[in-house]
Amino acid sequence: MAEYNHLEIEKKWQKIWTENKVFESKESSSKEKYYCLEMLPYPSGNLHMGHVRNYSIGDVCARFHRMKGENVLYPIGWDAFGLPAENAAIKNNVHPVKWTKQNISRMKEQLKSLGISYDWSREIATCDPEYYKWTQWLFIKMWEKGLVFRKSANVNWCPSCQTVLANEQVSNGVCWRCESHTEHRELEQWFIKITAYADELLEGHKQLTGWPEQVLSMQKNWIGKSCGAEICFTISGTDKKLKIFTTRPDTIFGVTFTVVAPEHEIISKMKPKILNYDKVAEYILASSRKSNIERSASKEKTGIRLEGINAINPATGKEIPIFTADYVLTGYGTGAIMAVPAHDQRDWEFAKKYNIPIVEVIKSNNSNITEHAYENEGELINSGQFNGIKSTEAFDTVIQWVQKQGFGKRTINFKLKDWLISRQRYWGTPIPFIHCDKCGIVAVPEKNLPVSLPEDVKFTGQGESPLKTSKTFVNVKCPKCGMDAKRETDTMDTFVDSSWYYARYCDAHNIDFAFDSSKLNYWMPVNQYIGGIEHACMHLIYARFWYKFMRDLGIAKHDEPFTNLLTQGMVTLGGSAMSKSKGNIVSPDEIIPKYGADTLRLFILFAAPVEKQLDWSSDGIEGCWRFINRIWRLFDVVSTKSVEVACQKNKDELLKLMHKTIKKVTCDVEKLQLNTAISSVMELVKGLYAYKYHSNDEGVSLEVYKTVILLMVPFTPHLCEEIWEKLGYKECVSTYTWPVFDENMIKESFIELPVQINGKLKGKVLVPADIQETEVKNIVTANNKIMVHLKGKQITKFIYIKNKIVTIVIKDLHI
RNA sequence: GCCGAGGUGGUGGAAUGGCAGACACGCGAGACUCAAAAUCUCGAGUCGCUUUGGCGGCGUGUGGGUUCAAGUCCCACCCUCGGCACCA
Repeated sequence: MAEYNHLEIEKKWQKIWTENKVFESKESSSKEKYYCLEMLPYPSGNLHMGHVRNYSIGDVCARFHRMKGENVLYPIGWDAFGLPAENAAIKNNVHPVKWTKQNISRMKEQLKSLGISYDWSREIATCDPEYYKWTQWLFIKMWEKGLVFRKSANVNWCPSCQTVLANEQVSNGVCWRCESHTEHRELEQWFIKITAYADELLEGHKQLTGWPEQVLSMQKNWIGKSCGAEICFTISGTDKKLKIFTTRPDTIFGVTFTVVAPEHEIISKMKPKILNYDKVAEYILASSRKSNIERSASKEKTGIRLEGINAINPATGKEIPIFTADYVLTGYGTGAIMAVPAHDQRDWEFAKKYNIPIVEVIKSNNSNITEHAYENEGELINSGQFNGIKSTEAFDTVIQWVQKQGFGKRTINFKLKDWLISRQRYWGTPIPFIHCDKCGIVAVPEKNLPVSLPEDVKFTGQGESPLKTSKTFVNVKCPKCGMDAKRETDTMDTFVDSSWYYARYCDAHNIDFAFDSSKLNYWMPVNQYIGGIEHACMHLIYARFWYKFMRDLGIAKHDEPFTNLLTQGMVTLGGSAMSKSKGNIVSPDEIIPKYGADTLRLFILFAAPVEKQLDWSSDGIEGCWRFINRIWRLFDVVSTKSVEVACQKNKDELLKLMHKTIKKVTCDVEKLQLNTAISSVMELVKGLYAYKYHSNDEGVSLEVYKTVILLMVPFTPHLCEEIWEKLGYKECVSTYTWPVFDENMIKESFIELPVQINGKLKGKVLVPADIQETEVKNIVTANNKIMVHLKGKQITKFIYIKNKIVTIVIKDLHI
């Protein structure tokens, strides 16, 4: 056979797959459905190795399940809205539509050259009006259900550009365009009340048995449910109250100060009484320039006392100081805390720094509160009528007392915040609402959807939202009263678009509705979802929330959208994630011309377990190239029997190895442990080379060879198709049946048992499988190599782990 | 700072508490060749000893612990990465 020409072969089969619509899926099938999905890509303009890894994993999964006889849905699309397109428009004066479409067609070409088995007929882009029409429709439904609201929120503001900046457009407190210092500013924003589903998002984890534990744990902490109490502290000499949230009401007698966030309203309300207001204002300005991460990440907690005002501890009646400090965040709880330095390490450090008294209220046995806080449980002391109660019980007792006294109540608090979805930008789904002076905020009627993005927009990076510059867009008639009105000019966060795209694939080109529910309910939930670990919290919570909303709307029937989740590890270069914005991209185009897509796919899956971080290096790609060529050359060996060499492996051994390999690869691929699946096929190929031609072969080598090809289809589909054709098959191997193994062929009749003496390996014995312990003992103690070590010693223990290992513990006889 | 991962030969990695280093890369040796490439075969954690058959010590980020047995379980620590709500 001619040399392996990947350029020709890969093109040939990509064409055949497309022309014969091999991977297009239909709902009507007697087979069981299987929905395999990768997180949809952002069209940055170039595929990088992170993409290649993601889609190689997904393709193995899709192809494997197809060969297992399932009706597989495996679609792809584009998360096409977003900031980079608009940045490109500002920098290079290219329209976001043009920029995005170019990127999509470029990346689509790259994807096709990888030979991923997508159903391209279902391709979508979230920036297409046919798609975002339904994003808008769903958003209006949320509004109608009371899940959308407006309130003012903090944004990054560049005073020189007079514009809102994304976090990414601010580095070190400086604007990306003009390098002036940015500020925080309050603006009216659109929110989705995701907190209404907080409990269900947490409870839903019980159904997610196919998700990695680490993701559930991250989400749990993100949702951050905590039970506690809201307690009111009166400001001394006034009737004003300071409401705090605490998870430790049992420590209330130990509260020696309170801390409010710099944004807390109490500061402006009490301004006339605050003696050092100038200094406080300075502190507030400084913290407004920091991001939330900067605020909480600094080791040294900073703060400033609001001099002139005090709060009263409602339990002790004592006056205590009020501080403002930026480690207290305005978005969590009530934006104010009661500080118990004796029993909270952060409060303890703060108290030490500012010389605040530390009052111990929970007795600790071995802990000294002059050294650090005691955060564990114990018996209450210095706590009036509660002395002697265990702190765990006191939690409830104190809340009941507080509630009776009328200065507080039991509450549940979530870290999860409502979802701020509005952006003052052009390249996003327009928020389909109209502002009417008379009627207020009015939803755009369904018949007028989509609200399309206008073309007459200037991209300067300065001033208000770009949509405001379009005359045709802004001015409308109110759908209710017909008077002149203004369109909403904010667009949506792109996480909204990607919260329901998996549902659109089920019926991708429906023009009458977002999707036909019967089709959705046929395909959903997604059997296997695959994407980067960096999406563990935000996207994966938003999408779960959105699906539950669609269920409650009656258009979907399951509770959770993704049954099994695989979070692949990042592909890094020099230690940090590959991304266009960081400029550390390695493109598949650097590899494919030389080695082909099959080699690249095989290599990236073989290089590391899929869920682990992989620092890119092309060292080792030669090995995969060689392996593919070894398989290619085997064709001559098994089909012509032209090579005759000494046989190092007998027929039975080879067949046993084949069945073992089928079992191993099947199990591994099911669990997506792809690197070890590949290495076991490598061993089978090695076995086949060691066997080669045998005079009594009876077609054994051909049978094993076909198995190798079938096992490799998900990894190197082009190669396998070509060989399969040469073997005389008319049908694509992509739709052939996955091989099965025979358990009887795998059974071992003899087992080599390692023998350890005092924990050290001293020898091995060959014994029949499933042999009894007494027999093992006879064999082992009669073994020459072992006997040497037992001479003059006493056996204190003899441990036999069936079919696994023998351990002998000995000591000297005379001691 | 908080939450979640990870750390094993020169390199990527393998190993339901049971033989550490499978499978590869790179390296070395041999075969083939006029020669090279390709290919095929073999070798190797490391240090020491060796009568050249082997034998022994040390080895999974660091320090402790549990166990007949620890890369794996427990405790403390160090380093790297991901996320932290307007990058996607």
